[in-house]
Amino acid sequence: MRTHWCGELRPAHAGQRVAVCGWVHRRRDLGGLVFLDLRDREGVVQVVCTPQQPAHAAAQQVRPEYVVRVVGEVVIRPPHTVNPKIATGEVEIRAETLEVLNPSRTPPFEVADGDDVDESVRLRYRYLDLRRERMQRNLRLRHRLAKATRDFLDREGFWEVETPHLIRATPEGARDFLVPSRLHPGKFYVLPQSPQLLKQILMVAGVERYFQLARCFRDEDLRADRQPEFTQIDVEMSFVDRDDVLSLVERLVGYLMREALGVDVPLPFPRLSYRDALLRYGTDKPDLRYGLTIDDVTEVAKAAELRLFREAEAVRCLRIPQAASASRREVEQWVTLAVEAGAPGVLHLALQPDGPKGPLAKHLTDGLLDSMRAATGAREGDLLLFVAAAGDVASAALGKIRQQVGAQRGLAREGTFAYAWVVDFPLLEWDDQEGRYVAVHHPFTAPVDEDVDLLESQPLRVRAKAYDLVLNGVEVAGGSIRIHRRELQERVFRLLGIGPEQAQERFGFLLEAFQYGAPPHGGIAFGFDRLVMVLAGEDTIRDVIAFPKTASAVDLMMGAPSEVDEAQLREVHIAVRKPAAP
RNA sequence: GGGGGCGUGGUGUAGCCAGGUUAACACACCGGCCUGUCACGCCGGAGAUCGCGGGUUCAAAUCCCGUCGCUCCCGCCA
Repeated sequence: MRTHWCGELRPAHAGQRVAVCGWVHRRRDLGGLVFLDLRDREGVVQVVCTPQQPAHAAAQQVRPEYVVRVVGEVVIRPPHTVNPKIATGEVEIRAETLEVLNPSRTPPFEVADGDDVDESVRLRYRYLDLRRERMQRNLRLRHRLAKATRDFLDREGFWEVETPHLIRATPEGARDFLVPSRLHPGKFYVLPQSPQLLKQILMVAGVERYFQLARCFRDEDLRADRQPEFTQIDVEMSFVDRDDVLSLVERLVGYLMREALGVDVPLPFPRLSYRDALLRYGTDKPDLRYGLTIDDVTEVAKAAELRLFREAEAVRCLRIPQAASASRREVEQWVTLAVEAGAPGVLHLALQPDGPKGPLAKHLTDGLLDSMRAATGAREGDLLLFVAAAGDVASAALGKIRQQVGAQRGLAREGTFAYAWVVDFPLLEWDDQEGRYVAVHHPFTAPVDEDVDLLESQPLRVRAKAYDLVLNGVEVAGGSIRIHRRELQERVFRLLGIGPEQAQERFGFLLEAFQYGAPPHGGIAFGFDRLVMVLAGEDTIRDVIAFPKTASAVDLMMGAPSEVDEAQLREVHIAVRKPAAP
């Protein structure tokens, strides 16, 4: 039907008689002469229809998004008519015949231009939205990243193994999507939140190196970076320690960046401890495209003539270079951010040429000022923001400001990619709601060897062999080395308040498997959609998913979820109980 | 579950704060003219019960209440 893609034609094709197919991108009817821009997946090419050819009459009937087939000769454009804006701009097709393969209704929005259209309209007509250049670019990038992932991991000896979508509910974690069983009245499968337990069993099964582009399902509220179903690059390896996994992932990411984007990222990635990340950036997923670090000035601040400082649990300081002259409004807006993040308040100190200014100025002796400068590296012209509070709260609040300043000042430049590892997460945290310790990562994460002795005495100080990969402030991957010995697993379960019977009931199949020779193992899972999102320069994963759901988890094109026939419900033994009308 | 933003011809917006013209503009659409355009141009035309429901008022796109949809955030997401 076609001999060439529209978008591939170049001067080298001149003189060839070609057949191209695609959608009418735009039509310019000059009366005697009709120009069509014809678009396919690979790009746009100009078609000229002159009155001497049959194509001319057909071209007058044609409208945007008509599907057509054009046969004609590729010719070099006269020099003054070259269009440098498109890749095919040096040539055009002199149409002989133009065949309408299918007409189109007038589309609800213009496919040809990239103007913003309300997202609900885009989603309702997703097939039109996906025709647009930006979405085609995103789909192509996503494909390339998936392909490169498979190529790389295959070469590294990984097997892609599929795991079931209909599995057993295992409590803890996100809310499950339920699937009723027709054959077993009253029983349910659930859709996997991730293949976590299955990939660990594959290690017991001697697969040694597993990966999967795995679809995961979580019935939780949505966000710009969260959909109810999403894709992970799921990886698990046997006979490895932490650095083996990190090194593999670094090489994988290096390969992806080169193959899909032509970008060389420096390896290895910087590593931050969880503690340092919280202290220096106020978050466990810092955007390292820019500096702007937070300093702990608790000791220095004790010398201030200010009870607030002397008695504070911690005093933390964010230095914003060359911001001493920031407007009052701007500073106030930063303060608001910090207060919303839990800071009791923010004190600022502007290092003006004629001396320090701000509410702190009068409480500072010269000596104190010098030690503040030393602690923060501050120079004249800088603005220092102080928060006195519990350390985590102070840093988190300043971290919000840091993020805002990074965005406002364009420090987070698009097209730059800063990867970093965050390591040494705590194994456990205290959950007030549940009144017990919960696993920060998951219950099978191994503690750091030298901390194992602290498990019972100081559980909150035990670090985990867990790691997150952060890209431009987005958590794109997370994983851990797993516990593979029964007695250690039992100690961790005990800390989590999971008794032997409970453990048996919830994870019995895994624990049983572990009794038959589980190798040391560990792995990682990428949030593939998030990775593609950041690399595509998009702000939401909806823009890198072909058919995403709205914030209320609705598919506007298909109209899902929907009611189903009574007969279908009966078959799966479901009686619907709707919430009472208000 | 809670908080914020948005909702006006097909699309994107203005008008709303301060109620009162025939609801304006751009693009798209329809018709006409046009042989080198490429966001073609020029001339003409059609197209909106201002998300929905209620209230206040002589009068509501505009004010008030409720509701629905989209969206961002908090909670939630081991």
